[in-house]
Amino acid sequence: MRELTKVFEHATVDPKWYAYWEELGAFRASPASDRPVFSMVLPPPNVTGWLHIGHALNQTLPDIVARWKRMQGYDVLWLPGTDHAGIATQNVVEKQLAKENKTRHDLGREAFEARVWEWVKQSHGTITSQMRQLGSSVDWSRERFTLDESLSRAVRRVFVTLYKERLIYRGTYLVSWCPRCRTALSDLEVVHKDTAGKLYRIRYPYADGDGGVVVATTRPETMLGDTAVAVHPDDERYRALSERVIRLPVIGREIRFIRDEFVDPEFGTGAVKVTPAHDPNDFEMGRRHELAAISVIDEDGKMTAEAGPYVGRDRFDARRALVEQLDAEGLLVGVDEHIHSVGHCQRCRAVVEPLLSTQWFVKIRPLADRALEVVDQQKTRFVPANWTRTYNDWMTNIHDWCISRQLWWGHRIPAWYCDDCSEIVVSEETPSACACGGSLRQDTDVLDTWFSSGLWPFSTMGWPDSTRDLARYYPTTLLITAHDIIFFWVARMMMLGVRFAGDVPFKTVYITSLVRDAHGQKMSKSKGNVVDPLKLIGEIGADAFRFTLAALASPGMDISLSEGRLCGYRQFINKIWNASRFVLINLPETLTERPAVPRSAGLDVIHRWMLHRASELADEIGTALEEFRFDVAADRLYHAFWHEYADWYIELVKPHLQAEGTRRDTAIAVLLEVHDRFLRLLHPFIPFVTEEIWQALPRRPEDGRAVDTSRQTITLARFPEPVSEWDDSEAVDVVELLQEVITTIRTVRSEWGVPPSRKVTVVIEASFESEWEVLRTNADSITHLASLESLEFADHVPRDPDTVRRVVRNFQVHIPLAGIVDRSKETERVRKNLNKLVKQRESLRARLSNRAFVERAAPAVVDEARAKEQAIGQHQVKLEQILAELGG
RNA sequence: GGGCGGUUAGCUCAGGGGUAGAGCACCGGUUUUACACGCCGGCUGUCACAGGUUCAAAUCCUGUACCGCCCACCA
Repeated sequence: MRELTKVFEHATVDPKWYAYWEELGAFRASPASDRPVFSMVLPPPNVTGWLHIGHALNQTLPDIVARWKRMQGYDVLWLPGTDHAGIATQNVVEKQLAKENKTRHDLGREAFEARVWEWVKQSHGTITSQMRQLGSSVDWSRERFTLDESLSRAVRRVFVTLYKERLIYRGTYLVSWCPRCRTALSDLEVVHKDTAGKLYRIRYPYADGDGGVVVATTRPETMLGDTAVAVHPDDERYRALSERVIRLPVIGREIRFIRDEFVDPEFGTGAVKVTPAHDPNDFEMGRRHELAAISVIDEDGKMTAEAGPYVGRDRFDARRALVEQLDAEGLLVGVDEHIHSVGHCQRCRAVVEPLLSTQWFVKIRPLADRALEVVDQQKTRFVPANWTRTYNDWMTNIHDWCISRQLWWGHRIPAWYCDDCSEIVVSEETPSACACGGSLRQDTDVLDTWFSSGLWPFSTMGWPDSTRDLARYYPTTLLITAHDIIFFWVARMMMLGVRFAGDVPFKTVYITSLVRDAHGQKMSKSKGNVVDPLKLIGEIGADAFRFTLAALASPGMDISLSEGRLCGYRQFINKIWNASRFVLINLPETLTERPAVPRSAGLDVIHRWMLHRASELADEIGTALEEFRFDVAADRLYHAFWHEYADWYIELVKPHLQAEGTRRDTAIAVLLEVHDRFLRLLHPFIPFVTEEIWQALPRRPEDGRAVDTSRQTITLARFPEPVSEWDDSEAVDVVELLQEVITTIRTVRSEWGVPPSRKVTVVIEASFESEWEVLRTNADSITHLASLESLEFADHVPRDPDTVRRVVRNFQVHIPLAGIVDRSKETERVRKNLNKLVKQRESLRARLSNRAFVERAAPAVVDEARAKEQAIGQHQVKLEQILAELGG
């Protein structure tokens, strides 16, 4: 036992306990144990810098679960790690180089990679330190990085296997290309934004000179690559034109006129220019009609030689110039304002260009079908369940996945090309030479970073080897992640996990919300509303921060980080701290072990009530956590600790602590038991402060023992369960009565401005002595909590105009306030109360006299209404008496 | 165009068939020996709008409006 400091100093306390937990190996999974398994993987943060507030939520919620399960006796594996984050990390380092006026090409591939590794090392340190500050109870001994050799081996194994199954192929298709990053992107990496643009109507003259057809386009510069003009097959307007040839302006190329179902006759002129090399729809049309695909924009976003006079010009520059030229030639028929969706690079915001390019793809349909199947069979469950639809819709409409990136940072594609023949060797190990004897060159591209993330749940456990971890912890029990990476990550893990690890990667996915600022705005650096979790932790401590996140984590709702709430929960931590100090200073010096709680049957009603509530609370918290209702659990704990335990029980128990002998011993035993249970229930949410307090309190030698040591930690103590022997509805009823009486007296005192220093003697009036017995037994509690001189009982109290009378159930509470009470004001008050009662009673009577209600409503509801009506009736009679005697 | 969520006290949000809750803010009292980051008391709402189902709707259904998010091959 130790004393607690006056205030909780999280800055010094938190790191101390985290180090202690690590030293004890408290977070280490124990594959050799016979305990039931609970496993999770941490969504690996990108090693691009530091954790933001969204990460904080996605560490806190699983940490609550991990700590809770660990305390329940599960063998918990929570596997941490980081993601190399190919394009994101490369961009960060390239930006650093740019400040030195360098590009990655100045360094060369090898030196550049070394430079990235340097950055990664530093960033990794920042991230893991942040995780420790947050209290994340991960198993650091199993930490992984997506570029670890063992994970890279898994990547190669998967690539080669899919290639052999023809589920990975290489080909030339239209892909989304970022001219700034100079790499291909997957569909998901293209962010579409509605943009105000222009719709240009351009006349394409017929080759034989007279007239022409007007087409509409938002991207005139691509017309230089047009190879046809298309109309809908049923479009009457163009019936006669099928034989005519069109001469493309500027370039002068003669192009065909085609009919295709794709064309919407309602849009524009019903005629559309076809550019197979720069538009996905046109690409498809081009295939259907065997059109040539002419690339007029290159990988840097500049016009190619095919663009004739525009060669070398930037695509947007070319657009402006071309429109001018068309206008000058009288071919620009009109320009309309037009809002349309423009694709931007997720990482650098540059406008993405559809380009014809040779890339590697995953043929996704077969993988997606199985991923749909397993969710349909409920092998994996989404919570909240409505995310299932989002997942299903995406999986159903999925397109092949472009997995090659023209980057330097990432897993090199395990494909080699022969210099001498056209052979492509795809192999896990570096091949020495081609079968033809020619020398081989490895593909210079790397894989999409999500390709390796998609293997995370099993690659981290040693796959493709058959490891003990894999056998024991895969499939994982639960994944907690935010909804913004359902497609990027969750869906890919499902497809690859089912295919390669032989089972779903997780049985349940809990999808969290995104964290926004106090006004519900998405946090972004440009808006300047980004909240740094470390700053918050510094200010209010990790515990208060975590508790706030938990309390605000209502399913399906994005979280607005409200300052008021943060502050309120910081004060909650303070409340816990001070209540604990109170408990500690009341303990006898000699007490070294937490004493057993006496059988509840003979205890005072306040103890019985508190034990009952403690038991009930364990049930409530357990249920809430089972349902991932972190918000409900936090709210219940907050209310129970503060407004039941601290406000009532601790206050009620104070006189007992002043006593001696059994009365005091009993109070201490119950107080300690309940306090200990609260700490354990709270620990998953606020690990640091609870450990600090728990360590200071007396406990039993067997509590929370770390493996092979005598050292104890609340982290390994048992999570409280309901205790059926403590069920006691009678005690609840009595304490509620006490609370009503006390509150009534307090309210009267407050209403009439009676200072706490003025002790009054209150008389409780009830018709029969047997009725007041229960109050008399607890008279000291009432006296204490209502600041009374004393409490007396009588079957009749003489009426006195200077005494305020209030009705509580079947009691009348007489509060003498000579010299204070203004009778007309008191009359007003009583009348107001009476009016309220009459209104309530009228509404109840109306209901009860409605035959339909009595016949159709549930009997319990009817009974309840009857009882209430009666009680109000009695109350009303008494108030009317009081009013009459007041002369009202 | 499709999908999802939201609209409850001044603010941030719970709740969810029987007649409204929390934190913060606000008002009054209070330094009672754990806590003024406290204690005690109080005030605050046609639960977005319109229909419907029901004995009973803030709660279920339908529609409308507004806000937000996601998806989509809107030349």
